[in-house]
Amino acid sequence: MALSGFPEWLPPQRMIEQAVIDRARRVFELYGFSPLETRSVEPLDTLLKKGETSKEVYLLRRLQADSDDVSDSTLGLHFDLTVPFARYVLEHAGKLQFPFRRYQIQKCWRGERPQEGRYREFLQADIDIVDRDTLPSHYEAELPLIIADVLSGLPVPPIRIQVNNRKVLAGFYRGLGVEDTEAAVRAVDKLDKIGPDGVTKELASIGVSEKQAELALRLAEISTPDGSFVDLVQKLGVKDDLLDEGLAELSNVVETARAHAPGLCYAELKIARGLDYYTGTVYETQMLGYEKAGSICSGGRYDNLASSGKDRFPGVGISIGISRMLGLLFGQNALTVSRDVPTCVVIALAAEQDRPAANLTAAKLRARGIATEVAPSAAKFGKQIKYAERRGIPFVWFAGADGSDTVKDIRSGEQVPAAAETWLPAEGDLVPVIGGSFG
RNA sequence: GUGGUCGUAGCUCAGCUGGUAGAGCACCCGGUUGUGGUCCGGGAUGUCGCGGGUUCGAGUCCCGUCGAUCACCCCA
Repeated sequence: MALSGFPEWLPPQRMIEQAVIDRARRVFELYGFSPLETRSVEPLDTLLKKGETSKEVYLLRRLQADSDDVSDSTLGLHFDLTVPFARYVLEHAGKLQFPFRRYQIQKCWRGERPQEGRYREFLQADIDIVDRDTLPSHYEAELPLIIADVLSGLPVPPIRIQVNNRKVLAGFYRGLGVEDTEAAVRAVDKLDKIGPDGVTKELASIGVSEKQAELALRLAEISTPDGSFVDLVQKLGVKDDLLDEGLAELSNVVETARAHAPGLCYAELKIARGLDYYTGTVYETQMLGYEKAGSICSGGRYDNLASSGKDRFPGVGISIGISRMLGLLFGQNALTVSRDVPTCVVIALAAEQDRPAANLTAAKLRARGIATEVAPSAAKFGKQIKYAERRGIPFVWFAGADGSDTVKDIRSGEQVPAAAETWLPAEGDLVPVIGGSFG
């Protein structure tokens, strides 16, 4: 029985997902991130420590647990990989080298209403860099480039990473004289949905004057693929130290990206999203052609998430929402895999008593890295070929008398002499290849 | 968590105002007696998402539930 929000893919889809995981892992390690896995559960108070964030946390309880027990030590499934990581850093700080770069590819859980690309159980590929006491802001410029590296090696649509900085927003509103900057940010964030008039109304309800609202909207309209947004902001005439700090950081991120990957990053001054522990840079990522589906890769800088007493570990991180990205693309049938199974070769069986010999041949092929299975039964050869064909397996192997084996490429029909000790499939046939089509 | 739409064979869908289920593709068998894909002939297929209710009778109406999806919320 299907459970809402807990998707289960078919093997071809899982092969695609694994290819994405493999790619992410390879690239993350190429950039020097260490592998890490944290437990699936955290104490509830750890999960909720920073702000009211998610009330959608799943709790873990024993069947026999006392129903009156609502202590803070209740366990909850993590809803992202950043909060558990922050906890992990504090706990193992003595054994870690800083700055510490790690990647984590794991399931997360949120009890939200599912939709296409939104699940209750989903896979995230997360990278973070934390340092002790202070964290240079050049890391904030590095992360988008790594994400682009991962995704550009996969058959997915081109992406645009929208970057903003909470200091810009908070500083701007402060300089403007707005008291509740958080509420203002939330209101302006709805610009696309409720329009300028709607935002003005919502701002008015928290005591923002019309003049202030107008400037806030002018700020939100700013979007540039380079550092030119700084001038545009300054022309609005708002003065604030925090604002200047944010502008410098944001400019650095966008300009760095422009130098390495033009068109990848935009300074997008209306975005404010992400969990509420972010304190500076925030990222949000759209797949071109899938903008309405929301961000498939988000993150940001957090200065206060991992701190205890006088120890402070500021960090910056970003997560690829693998399940969301794939769910959206699967929904459009935009991803393909060259076969439904890993098998490259099926060894045909003329008679059941040939199975031991076939197993030997299979073992020789497998020893050289060629995925091989022996036919399920000694049916007519036509049926055995069909067995392979239905699964997209490219080759059928026929044993000949006194070692004169042949292998048939069932796509072309070409059948050639082959020896299990030496034969190799074409490079593109060795393992399933994933592909994509999108407009 | 709130509200809307949808749910018929493996897939895409048809089934008029309620009379007890169909097509195409796919699949299986045979023609082709151990080398498939074309062609021809034949064949099987469904708890009509699930559970209640109304009715002489429900795929068709009502309620609930589960699932998918959309909007809100939130966000990967």
